[in-house]
Amino acid sequence: MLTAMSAAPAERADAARNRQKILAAAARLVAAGAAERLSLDEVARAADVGVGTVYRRFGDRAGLVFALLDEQHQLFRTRVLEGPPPLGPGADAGDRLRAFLHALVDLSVGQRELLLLAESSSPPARFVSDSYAFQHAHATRLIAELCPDADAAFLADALLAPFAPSLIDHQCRARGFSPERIKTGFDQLLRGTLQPEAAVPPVEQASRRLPADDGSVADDGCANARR
Amino acid sequence: MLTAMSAAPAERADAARNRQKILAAAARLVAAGAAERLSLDEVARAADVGVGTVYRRFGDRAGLVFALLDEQHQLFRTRVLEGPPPLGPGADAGDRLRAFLHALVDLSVGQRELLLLAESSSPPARFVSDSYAFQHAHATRLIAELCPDADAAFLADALLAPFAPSLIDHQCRARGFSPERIKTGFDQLLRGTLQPEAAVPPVEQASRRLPADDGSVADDGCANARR
DNA sequence: CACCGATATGGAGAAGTTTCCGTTTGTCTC
DNA sequence: GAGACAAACGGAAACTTCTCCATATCGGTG
Repeated sequence: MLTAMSAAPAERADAARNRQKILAAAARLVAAGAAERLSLDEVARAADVGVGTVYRRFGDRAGLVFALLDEQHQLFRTRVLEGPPPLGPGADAGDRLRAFLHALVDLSVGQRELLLLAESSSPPARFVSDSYAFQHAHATRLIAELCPDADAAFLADALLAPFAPSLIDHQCRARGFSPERIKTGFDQLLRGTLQPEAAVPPVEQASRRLPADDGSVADDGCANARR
Repeated sequence: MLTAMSAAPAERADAARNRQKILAAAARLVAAGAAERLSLDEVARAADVGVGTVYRRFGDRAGLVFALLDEQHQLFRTRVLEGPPPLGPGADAGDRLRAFLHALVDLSVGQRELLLLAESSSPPARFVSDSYAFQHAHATRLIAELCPDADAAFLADALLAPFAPSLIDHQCRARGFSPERIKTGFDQLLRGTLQPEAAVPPVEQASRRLPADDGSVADDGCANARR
């Protein structure tokens, strides 16, 4: 934040000022409901700078949106690294992993709008972002601690994959899943995967039966033609 | 294929002809390496039709790319529904699910180019596609059979989520995972999740230790600033 | 086979994204 | 403070995606 990283050439004063103006304008537009269909042209106009400046600062649409999401990620990162257990240090790896996924569900559902925007701007950007690198490293470490024999790096990807913004959105909208149902689902995924033999303490509302599956596609046998 | 669906007003001859011309031109361009950065304008020119025609036929970029993928999807569907076990009917649910995921790994890696294109055209399109509906229905059924108490619909989404084209691509490129490693990873995911108590027959090359993790990100404790 | 309504066509154009580059402005030195 | 230079600026231009609609075509019908 305040400590300029060593090799970084340091940002010029006017540049920093413009970065703030642009972020503020973008945040304003998003808050104003223009979330989807947020044009960089419009952002530039609202921030009263040229389009070129926006691109110089943020590279592309995805870059701007990620910058918008950054503050939340910093907070999350801090909660994970220094906050109270079970999300923060202190709890055992299993509890931490579970808390981590639950927190991620809340974050993903809460920031849905912006996350969808980021994803639509550039789907692969997620996987090369700082934020994903952090989540993957954290999950990998916890998984490795829980089961040293597993391919922790792969399992971390697999556990984070369901947080794809468009999947979360699809589950919330089309399938009608509640955040609680998603959390319970992750618990089921975790229970078996990461506890080779040990019996896991019953999940809080584990007795919950799956409600209306949304009564859709159950074909399989039907040979309907395309389109 | 040859049976015209009931309510469909039937496609006019010239329209059908143009559909083929467009698909052929698009396939040609993709094969020619212009996969990423495939412009519909260019496709229209190559197919010698107006842009408007491309849009009339396929709706948008995503529609065209999905149409290109459709043939492979039909073949896959047939293999699953009528092919030989363990992918096709006949094997027990656990074996079928495992074979299903393995086959999907091959499919996803094989069609990487086009799948990435489809995803970048419209990330949410995957989840409303026929192909995803089929995969989800099939996985849900198998999971429900294996563990009637689980939230099969959620677990199916969770198991399919790691097939996001950009994740597969990231794993292959940046992490250096081989398709075999991914398959083994899915086996680990399955083993615990879906077999509450039963011991699962050892996976073929289960003794394999995870090779070079690509030796990257292991920060976690580092508080590096953004960008 | 001439007619006609339903469809399809193609290209101009609206809207957005991204690149480029001549000009302006900080910032560091002397 | 004047000069030098890298960095930043802004907006025009090159491209894409997608929409619209006046015009051309198809394929039954009488």
